Amino acid sequence: MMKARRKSPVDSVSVESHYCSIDLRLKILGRVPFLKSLSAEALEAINQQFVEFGYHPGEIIYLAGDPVRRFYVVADGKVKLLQHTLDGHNVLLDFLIPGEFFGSLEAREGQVYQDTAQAHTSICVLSTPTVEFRNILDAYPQAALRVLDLTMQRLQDAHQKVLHLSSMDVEQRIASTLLKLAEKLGRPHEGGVLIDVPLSRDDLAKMSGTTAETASRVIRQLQSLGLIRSGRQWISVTNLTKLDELIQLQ
Amino acid sequence: MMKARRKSPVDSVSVESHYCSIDLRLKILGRVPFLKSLSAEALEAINQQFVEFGYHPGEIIYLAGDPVRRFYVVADGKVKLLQHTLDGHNVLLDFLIPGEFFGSLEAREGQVYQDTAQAHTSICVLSTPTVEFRNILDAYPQAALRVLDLTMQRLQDAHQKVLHLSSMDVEQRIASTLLKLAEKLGRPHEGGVLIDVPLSRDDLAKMSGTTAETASRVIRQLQSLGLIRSGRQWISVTNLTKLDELIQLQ
DNA sequence: CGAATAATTGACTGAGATCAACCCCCGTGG
DNA sequence: CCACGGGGGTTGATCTCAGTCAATTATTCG
Repeated sequence: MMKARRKSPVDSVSVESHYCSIDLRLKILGRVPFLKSLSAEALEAINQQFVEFGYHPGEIIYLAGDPVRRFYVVADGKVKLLQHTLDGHNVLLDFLIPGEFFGSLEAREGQVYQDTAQAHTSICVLSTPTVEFRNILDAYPQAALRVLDLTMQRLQDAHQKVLHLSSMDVEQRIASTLLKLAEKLGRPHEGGVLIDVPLSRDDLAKMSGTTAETASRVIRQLQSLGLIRSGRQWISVTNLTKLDELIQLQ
Repeated sequence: MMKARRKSPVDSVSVESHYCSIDLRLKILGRVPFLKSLSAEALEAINQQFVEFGYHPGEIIYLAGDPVRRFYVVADGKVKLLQHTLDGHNVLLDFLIPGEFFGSLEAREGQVYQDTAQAHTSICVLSTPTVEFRNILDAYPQAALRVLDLTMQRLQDAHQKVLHLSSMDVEQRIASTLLKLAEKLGRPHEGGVLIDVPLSRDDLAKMSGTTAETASRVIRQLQSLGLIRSGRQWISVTNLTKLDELIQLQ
């Protein structure tokens, strides 16, 4: 290839994000999709229930199997959501961005987390015990319906992923993953849509149901077709349309 | 094999189920998990909003892409939930049993169903426009939280399926599908747990991300190990423990 | 009894996993 | 400033699981 690869255009450590400014928490909560419609007083009351935590890249927020039950909202940075088997195999379900929630909504005793949450970049999260959050949802039915809508949307996404894993070949699955990522995390950059998160071949593989080696080969292929550009830990989509066509045909 | 195969012990057409007895609708609604905690008056009010439909085996309730937006509850029989690609490939997401809901909760204009619902046996469903159902959830926040819980549970199941499709071989995936089915649809029968729904090799394949031929070979293998018994359109699990061990190891 | 649908079985093939070696950055510290 | 170490990425060779194609058998139902 003729191009010189620059340093990654993606920041892995957002400046000064390890702690949320306490004064800004209300503003953050007000921007959370499922709380958007609430009054200032309601937000103030809800804010009382949340505490904040900061994590460095790679730190575990909770592990699948842990009994602790809290509910989290991403305030800053990107959170990795993982699912794993006993023998170390694991899949990367999603990158969560500010405003998205994760953790448990399950209030019954003896329950455990079914997935693992890990700081992908430096992050700040707001958190509250599950029970408290259920009280909040009880008190604000509109918020509960919003959370339900978002959960149904995630269920749709998961069902689509099941379909893709069952019926697409590797190239199509990777193309589809890239499109989803570009849509959610895309930022215009040098004539393409840069996926704004540090993204290794292995990350991409674990999102697409394949291996890092195969992901690498597909990346090379897509690059030579001029549909994407890529370097160490970053990918930019330069032709969304053609990438989408790849998925449609057959 | 030494056994004589009998006629399928599974009924595909439940007696007299094509129409719900109108008098029994309240009883049915009262047994729906997410309405269980409501008062008799609330149930009566909710009942007013629902109408009933009957379908024969194979009939389509709605197709992915259809713009109509209704919300459904299975009253009697089994409903197939499918997801498909443009080119005819499709996966079987689940069999829904009485008390489970399906359809759209999305109230915005211009939305379409993302999956297909099909009568698997003779069925009766109760149905209401999505907007009406959202009003119901608004009026009864406990019900909304129950629906949220059930949706989160489905999301977990979907995530687990993604994991299985990404990391298990065919035998393990089929074993896992059979265990899930036995748990949900199992009925004791001749020393085994009979999966109480007509289940072809192709159905099983489309639930496990493989083909009917491969499913057939795996079935033979599991049968020769004495873990299951099977005939045309039916499967009975005779050794849940060993089937589960198949999944755990490696 | 015959048609239709489901299931089985075999032969072949190929996509992609696995294994292994190597390269290329990039940050660090002498 | 350069040497070095390590993690990410690339590439090739090999091998295998399971998909595909095709023919045959079994079962149910009208």
